Formats: sequence, structure tokens, C-alpha cells
Amino acid sequence: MDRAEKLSINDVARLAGVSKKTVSRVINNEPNVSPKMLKKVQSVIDEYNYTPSPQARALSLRRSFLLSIVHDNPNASYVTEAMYGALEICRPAGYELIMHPCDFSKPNAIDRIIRFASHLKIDGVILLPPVSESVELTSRLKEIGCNFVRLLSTKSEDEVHMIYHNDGAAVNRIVSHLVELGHREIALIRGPENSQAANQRFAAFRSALKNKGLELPKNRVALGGNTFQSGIECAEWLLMSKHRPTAIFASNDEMAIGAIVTAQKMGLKIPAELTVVGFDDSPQASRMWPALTTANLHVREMTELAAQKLIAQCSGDIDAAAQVRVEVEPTFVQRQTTDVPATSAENA
Amino acid sequence: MDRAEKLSINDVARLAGVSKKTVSRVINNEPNVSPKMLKKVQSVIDEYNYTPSPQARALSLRRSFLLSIVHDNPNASYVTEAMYGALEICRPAGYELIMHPCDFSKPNAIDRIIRFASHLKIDGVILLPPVSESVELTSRLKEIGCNFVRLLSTKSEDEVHMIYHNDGAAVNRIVSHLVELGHREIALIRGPENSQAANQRFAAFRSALKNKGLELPKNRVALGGNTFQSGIECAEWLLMSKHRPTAIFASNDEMAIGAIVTAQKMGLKIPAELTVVGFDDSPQASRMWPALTTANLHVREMTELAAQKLIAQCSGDIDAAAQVRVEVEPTFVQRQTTDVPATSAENA
DNA sequence: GCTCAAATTGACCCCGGTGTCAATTTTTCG
DNA sequence: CGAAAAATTGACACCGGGGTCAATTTGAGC
Repeated sequence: MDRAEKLSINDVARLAGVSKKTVSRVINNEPNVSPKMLKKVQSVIDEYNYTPSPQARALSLRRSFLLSIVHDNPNASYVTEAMYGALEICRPAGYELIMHPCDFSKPNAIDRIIRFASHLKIDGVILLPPVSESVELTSRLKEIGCNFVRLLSTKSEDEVHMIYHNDGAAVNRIVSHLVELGHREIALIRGPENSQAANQRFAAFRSALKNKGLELPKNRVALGGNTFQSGIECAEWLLMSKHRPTAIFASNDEMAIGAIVTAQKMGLKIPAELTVVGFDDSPQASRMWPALTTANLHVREMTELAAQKLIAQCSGDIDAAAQVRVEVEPTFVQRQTTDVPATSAENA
Repeated sequence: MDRAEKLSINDVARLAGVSKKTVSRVINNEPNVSPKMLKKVQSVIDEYNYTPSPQARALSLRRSFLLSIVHDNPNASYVTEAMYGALEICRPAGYELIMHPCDFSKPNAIDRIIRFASHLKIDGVILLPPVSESVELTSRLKEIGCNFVRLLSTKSEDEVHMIYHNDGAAVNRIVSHLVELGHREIALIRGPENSQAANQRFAAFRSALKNKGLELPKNRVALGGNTFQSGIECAEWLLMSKHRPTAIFASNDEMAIGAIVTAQKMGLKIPAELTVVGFDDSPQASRMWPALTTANLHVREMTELAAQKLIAQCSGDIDAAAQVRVEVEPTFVQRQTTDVPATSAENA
């Protein structure tokens, strides 16, 4: 059915014996086209399987039909989920998706993102954490008139679109679970200090413990970098201590898995001798033994929402300009790393 | 430095007091521009940070400056590696990358890919296995005049561009390793029968065993689907047998990890009681305990090559039309799942 | 059947680039 | 110095769409 030569609106117009403007009206479902014309044009379109050139439309309409996900990627699965979520929405809407990884720690990172967006006239950008936490970036994006939605870890007080998972609630749920299992000596492997998400999870964790009447001494908090390797190092440090914790909560799965590997190397049985909880529900969490208890953040759904919002906004939806502020409740996923009640854990 | 309003070639021409054609010459580094003009135009370009509109160029040049990776994704890490490899090349060359996942088992999958490529006038497509194995797809792509390079698991006799990892060599290396460790009862978890890659790994495995004077009875070959879950099921079947194997080779990491999880659930110690080898060197292979012995396929390098080739071809490089047929040697990566010499493994 | 308003259609220009080719300027050289 | 050749520059059309507005057709009302 496809011809090798892609034909243009002019070809279609000629074949149908009408002006190109009429063809344009038909493809765009504009009103005021007589049924006769419509049928004539539509049949040519169908026969030759004509689709209008995205580049030409982009040039004429000053929009690109391009959405982009901008991310600084320590966490591949988060990004992958986001990608599939966005694609789910983009495809049927006639939008394409461009993934834009970056190294956000570089000094000119924001410049590069801005140049990228304005160069391609990207219609909308979905910002993933930690890129989404930058106020400078969002204000620069506003400056150039680029739509964006932020995916965040926690509600922010800004006035700009955001979709966030309620980390606090998830952390509470996790702490309750650990306490119910009888744990009292719970350590934290937290994320980097320049990450809002990490700071907020840390705060939520500490206050959750406090509510349970538990302490969080300094030697029970290890500072990680959200990476597997840092999980290993933090766990070594935590588990070497004289009175080692009976449970570790890592503020992402990567680090939790690093901790588990460390524990296993040391010969500790999980969960019997050490209980571990992560945060993310990455694919690996369910593909290991024992499988990791964690929190699923519904990144995919969040990104679908973000893409919908952006596309609606581009299409000039009346109320699409309204501020977006959606909260998504993470789901607690219990697996084998928290399968066994705490033991007294008297160790050397 | 960036103005909110992106200016066009006409603006630059006006500001520099020259014709737009001259500006065009400068941006494209065309010869026959006097130094005086060049300086005048360049300074305006620099001052206003002008970049030509990709959409307009696309329309005029009939190319999109878009590359795409088309894949049917059972294996997220393979795809991710490919993505980063391609981006590495695309970015500096001024190309953008569009990821195009698809469900290749659907009847109209090829139509959709063709429509995608011709609609967006994609300049070049990188096909990942198993999509890359389809002769119909490659011939359709040729029909519409779309450049492509295939990433394959093994050399193919076709006349079309391919970059492949020499699976046979890697499988040999793995088998030698297992035999050196003293294993004689080696089982295979193979991939699906409609996958050339899987069939070839199977064949390579069997002939490697044969060379070592070893048998591969039917009850030592489990048919998996390249997924974690199928790895679990295959391992259950293999390990339930009366005389269970001392080593399992899975033809991808996903299934190998499924096998490991199964063994661990059954209480088998790895590698002491069961040795396991995978194939892919996925991120998880090195993020578990014991870490998985496997083969690294250098997907990233392969994809970089593919992207380079495609871009060269688009740019009208004289010898870029030449057929590409690159072999990449996988690297054997020994980790803890093959750390211990085979024991006699006398089991119930 | 006629008038006037409403609906339909199309001519023409623009979007922001590039290619062609003619016009202009600079060089070369007798 | 003058003519021809070479180098440089720009006018204009085109890529494939959409917007504007005038021209044409259709329909309503009498």
C-alpha cells in the first residue's frame, strides 16, 4: 500500500482536483467542507496512504510535535518507566518523544538543555528528578516559552506544574512495617545532600521513627550517592559498627541492593539476620532472592499524566493552562527481605 | 545570552546587512565566502546565539537529522546501552535520536515501523535484535529508501549492513571455562525458537560441548523465552531432574538470574552446588551476590559504530555506501557464579 | 425568479531554510 | 590598463504545510 515516493499535499490536491487548502482542511477536520469535497479528498488520501509532513507542519505552525524527557540518570529503571509512560500517550496523539539525558552536575548543563529545547522548538518537556528540582531551569524554560511538567518526590510550594509521589506517606508505611516486625535498631542509607528527594526522605524517616518513639543516632545514618557502589560502602560502615542495626532502610533500591550484597558477602542471612527495605520498586527488586521489599512510585502513571497535560496545553485546551498539582500515592510492596520478625540480633 | 525570541536566518541577514543566502553559506561552511563577510555574519551569529531551525532545514534538504533505534524490548539493558551509544554520536553531529519500541510479534508491526520511518523521514534506523533479523523489514526499508544498520547476534549472509557480536566465540569461551572447572553435566537454558540469536547460541553451545567430548541430552536443554520468569521455570525443570546438572548456561542474563533465584529458593549454594553462566553482562549481573559470570557484548560500541555509519551515509560520504560488516568480539567476564571448581555433585 | 446572507473554495503569502543561476566584484595576466 | 576568468554575492523559487481574505457557490426568504 505504501508507495516508495511520499507524496505531498500538492500531489493530493492535484489528484483530487482541488486546491491544497481544501486538502489541508480535510486533514485537519476543519468545518465548512462540503461532503462532496470531503469524500473526494479523503479517498485520495486513503488510496495513497498520505500523511502530512511533520517538518512542514512544524515550520508552519511553529510547533514541533515533539515532547522530551530530560533527566540526569542514576536510575535507569525510573527513566525507562517514564519513557514508556510518555510513549503510551505520545504515539496516539501524533507526538514523538526525544529522550534527553544530561549530566546535571556540569556547570553549563542548564544552558545546554535550554539550547536543546529552543533549537528543536520542543513543545513540552517532562523533567525527572533531580533535574526537576532546579528552580533556575524551570524559570529559564518559562523565559523561552517552553511548556514543562515536573515529576517530583514531594510536593513543592512553587507555582509550577508538578506531579509528585507522596514519599512521606510511603516512608511512614515502611517504618510502621519494620516496627511491627519488632525492629528497634533501624539504620538509614540516605541519598546525596544536594537532592531534595533524599533530604525529604531522610526527614520523613526520622520523624516516622520519632512518632514510634525511636531514636536515630548519627551512627545509624549513612550518606550514600544513590548508587549501588555507595550502597555497598554505606552498608559496610553500618554493619561494622559494634551494635549493628537489625534493619536498614535505603532511600532507593540501588543502594538497598548494594547493602544486601554487602550483607551476603559478610555471611549475614537476609531477612533473618538483617532486614532491608528499598525505595523505587526497580525491576531488579523483584528479580533477586530474597526479593526486595520496597515502594512502587508509579512513575509510569505519573509520566502519562505529564504527557497528557503537555499535549493538552499545546493543543490550546482552554483549561490546560490551569496549574497541575497531582499527588500520586506510592504503593508499599512487601517481599522477602522483610519476611521474618526481628530477632534480638545480639552480635559480636 | 539566549534571547527569548529565536531569530531566523532573515533576522541574522538583516542584522549583518547581507543576504540570507550568505548567512546560509556561513552556517554551512561553504567555500567562496570572503573573510570580511564571514566575520560580519559570524559575529552576529555568535552575539545572538543563532542556530538554524532543524525543521526548516529538514523541509528544504529532505532529511530530518533524525536517527531512530527500533527494538522489541525484552531486554531493557541492551536497549539502554544502545541508546547511550547512539546518543554519544548523534549529539555532536547535530542529530537527534528517537527511540521506537514496538511489539514485533503483532501482525502489522512492520507496517507501523515503515509508516513511522517514512512519515518522519527518519534519516537512519538502527535495528536491534530480534527486529534486526527480519528480512521483510529490511527489504521494506530499502524500498522506501531509508538507511539502516542491523545489530545482530551472529554474522548473516545477507548483503545488508550489519554489526554483530561473535556469539560463537563467546559461547566457546564459556564452555571451556566450565569444562576447566571440571563440569561435565552442563545444562542449557536456551532462548525462543523463533529467535536466530537463540538458535545460534544453542548450536554453538552444542558444538562446543561436542568438541570437548561431552553430550547434550534433551533433558539438559530447557526452552525459555528470554525472560526472568522463563528462567525460573526452566531452572525448576532442570533442577528437578533425578541427576541434576552441575552447571547451567543460560543464553541471556535475565534467564540466568531466574535460574539463580530458583536455585537459591531451593537452598542450593551458588557456585558450590550449582554453577551458572549468563550472556549479556546486564547491569544486574554485577549487582548481585554472587555476581554473575557472563559475556559482555559491547552493545554500546556496536551502536556507536552503527550511528557513525548512518550519519556518514546521510552526509553523502563517498565510501559510506560501502557495505558494513563489522564483527565485535564479546568479552568473557568471570565473576562469582563460577568461582569454585565443580564438585562431584552427587545428589538425591 | 431575485436578493442577500451564509457557506464553501481557492489564490497567495508566510514559515526558515537551501539550490540555481545571474549579477557583481575581484583577480589574473597579456 | 583593459579584458577575460574567477570568485563572490544575492534574487528568486522551492520544500510542504497553514492562515487570510477575497471570490464563488449555495441556500434562504419573499
